[in-house]
Amino acid sequence: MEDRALSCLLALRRVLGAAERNDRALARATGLTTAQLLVLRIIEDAKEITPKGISTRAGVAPASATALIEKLAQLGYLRRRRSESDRRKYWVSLTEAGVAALHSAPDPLHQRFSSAFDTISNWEQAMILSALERVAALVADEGPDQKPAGVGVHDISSALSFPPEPEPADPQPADPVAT
Amino acid sequence: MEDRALSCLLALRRVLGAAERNDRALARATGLTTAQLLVLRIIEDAKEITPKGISTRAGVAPASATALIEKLAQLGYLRRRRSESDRRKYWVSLTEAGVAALHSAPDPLHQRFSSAFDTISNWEQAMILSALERVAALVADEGPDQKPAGVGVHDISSALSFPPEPEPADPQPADPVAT
DNA sequence: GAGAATGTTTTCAATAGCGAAGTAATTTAA
DNA sequence: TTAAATTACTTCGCTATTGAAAACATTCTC
Repeated sequence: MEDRALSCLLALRRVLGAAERNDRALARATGLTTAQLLVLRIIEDAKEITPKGISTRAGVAPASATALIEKLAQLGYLRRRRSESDRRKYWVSLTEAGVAALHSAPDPLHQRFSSAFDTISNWEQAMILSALERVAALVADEGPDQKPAGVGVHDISSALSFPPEPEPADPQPADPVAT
Repeated sequence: MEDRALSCLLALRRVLGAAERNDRALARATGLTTAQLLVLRIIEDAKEITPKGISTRAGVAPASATALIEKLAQLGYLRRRRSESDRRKYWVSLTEAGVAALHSAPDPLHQRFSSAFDTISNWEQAMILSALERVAALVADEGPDQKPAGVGVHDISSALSFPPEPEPADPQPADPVAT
């Protein structure tokens, strides 16, 4: 049994390594890392979101969110505007370029995984998803800095689909966050 | 379906994050990272092994193996001796201190995972292991720098159990690798 | 209101890991 | 034997990520 757990850990480690390598390959090819791509995807899905929100959804530390946003902003992929109602935070949204980059930059790992994933039987897909969610719950300690908003066995599927921010909307596209 | 693949990737990412966080926590607590612990475990299992071997087993780049070995050597956890038959390489083995460190430094993630893993039913353990191996194979591109010696669906379980190095044995504990 | 507690973002220093290039030893080929 | 190719390991420069603490803004409490 212990042996099986160790095997799981080793498999995990291998997957982890592949993901890291994939990151570098992607970065070399497109100038975007997996994490950056994930952030773009999150922003697109949310239309507008705060650094905190990104940090939470992407499962990275706030400090990392800052770095990611900064990088993507430098590339001209996103725009920030200070919140009117709470001047501590600001809203991030995609630019045209950001949308284009997101849709034109395929993630090799996702590609490889997705296409390979498509070739396996339906029940096995379900099994794998279930197992991964189970493992995620097993190893979940806490968020990188904050709680992952409730790590249940089946909450992963909602990670990228959340309500349109229960916020006062904070409309006017003004105050572009002086850098 | 695409949705399911994405869910898998997100779960993976969460697991990955947990592993990373775990690494830091472990490092703070014991002064050893998960990778270092893994290396110790690999060495213990092999009795004696080369940097290349470590790199391959642990799934890290040769450069990383060098760094890991150097660090562990500084801590006095392992000993190196140049190979007699091939003076490019050298053999690494655990010191008393290394064995002690390995056995006294529990890995929180492994602990958490293992104990949680033990509580779930037998068939589910099997399912998870199978799924992880499947995923590992799915995302496997190549080794970090070299081939992982054949990434089949069921080769993970053998990652830590391999024959005692089909090598000329290279006996005398001499030539401690002048640093 | 003043002050404390809380929340959001950033800055900073540190670290693991990697690829590429370099060095040295071995093997292969001619 | 000598040259070329291969293999093992190391050095170097770089990136992503993090935790801790700083810098502000907001909210709560009295």
